[in-house]
Amino acid sequence: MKSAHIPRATIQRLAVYVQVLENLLQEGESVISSDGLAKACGVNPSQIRKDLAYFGEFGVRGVGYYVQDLLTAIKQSLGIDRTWNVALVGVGNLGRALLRHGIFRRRGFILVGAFDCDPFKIGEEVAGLEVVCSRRLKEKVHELNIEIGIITTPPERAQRAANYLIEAGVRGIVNFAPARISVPENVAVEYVDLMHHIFSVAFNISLNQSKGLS
Amino acid sequence: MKSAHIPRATIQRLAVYVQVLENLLQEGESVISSDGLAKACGVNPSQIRKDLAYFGEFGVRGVGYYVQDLLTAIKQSLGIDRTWNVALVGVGNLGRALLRHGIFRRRGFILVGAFDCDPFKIGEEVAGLEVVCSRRLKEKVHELNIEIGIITTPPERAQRAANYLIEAGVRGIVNFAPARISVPENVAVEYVDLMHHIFSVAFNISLNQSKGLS
DNA sequence: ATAACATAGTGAAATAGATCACGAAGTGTC
DNA sequence: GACACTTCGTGATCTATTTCACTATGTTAT
Repeated sequence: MKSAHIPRATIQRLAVYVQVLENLLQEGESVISSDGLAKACGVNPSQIRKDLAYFGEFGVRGVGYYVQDLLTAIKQSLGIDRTWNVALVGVGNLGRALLRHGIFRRRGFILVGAFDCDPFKIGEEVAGLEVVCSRRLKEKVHELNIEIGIITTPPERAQRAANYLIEAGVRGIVNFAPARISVPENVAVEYVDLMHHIFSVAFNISLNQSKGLS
Repeated sequence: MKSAHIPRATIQRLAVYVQVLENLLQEGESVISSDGLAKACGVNPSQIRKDLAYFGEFGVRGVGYYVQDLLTAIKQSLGIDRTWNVALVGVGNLGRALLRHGIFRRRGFILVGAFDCDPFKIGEEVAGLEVVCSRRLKEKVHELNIEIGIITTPPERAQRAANYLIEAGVRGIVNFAPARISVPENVAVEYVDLMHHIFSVAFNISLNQSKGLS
């Protein structure tokens, strides 16, 4: 198929498939059918086949998908079969946690710069990185070949952080600050809202209750 | 309208509205139109009106919405106009960060219990909570009136953690572990995947590139 | 009090996304 | 090598969500 427009929901699901496939690989599984993968992911098997069809044909009829091959194919499709250099702006509570937590590095997203505008933080060393003034982003982004920015500032400073990043030529932003930011069309933004998930659970509990489901 | 089935996407947007409205309140705004709110949230104004219509009529025609009133109304609709007691299972890197980070508490989700199955961690104190053996969840959930569980174990232990929580009578789970879990219908689950957002950004950057958007 | 204007609420239309159902293409057995 | 069986890929269909366009209801100015 190799179609043009790919639903946002498909991208999200691909990330889930990666997760599940990696766990399957860990368990020593080498082949899986769309049906099996669907059960493991909690989605419809056609959904999986259609999602994959956006990017190519990765399965073998009568057999299924080779786990390793599919994993490689999806990673390639998502653009995560390489490493990305990442800048983090806002060395607060959350920022420090992310800098220290190896989770991003393990997946190929390498935090190579830490920035803040607080003079007390500048110069400090966190997780092997020297905190640099946000104003110097442009210079550093070029020097370190940074393509993605992570914002972990308080909400009122998120837009300013975004502006620095955009001006520096970053092409994608992951925003952990609880505020919307505006960016030009050619910059990709994703919002991470830790609260919304727990809100959703609270809502569904209230809902289940009113439906009388125990 | 006060309709029955509410799209999942609507719930997500309501969380965004809460975020934006709180920032507006901070800035001293007292009234906002669906149009203004839409711009601030990056969505269509009809979308906002329709989302709100699922829960009631909160606006004043010719005027807009009173920020404080709308905020209260949405929080009530989502079930976050109260506090919830929460158990955290898996006192690893991420678990500790969440226990220490005040973000959940500030929004009314109070971490009242920390659990782990590692004997070396049991008895340790983190953020004022004693780490308790996961086997004792049932007892503690009743004692502390816990309704929601957060899973921050490694992926291979996520299902076990979920089982303990379910058996203990928890009615909602937020799963930070990179693994799918299966739960009965009357338990609400949300998956938090920190990677999927950055994957999405990477994908969109690759996409923009191939579209020739600078 | 009336006219001019602004904005929420909502049924209808359009769009997007998910599922179904079947043809195509492979495997394995006798 | 023919036949039975499995599972993918995909057009057609169905369902859900978003957007539009209009009506209802309120405010403000004269």
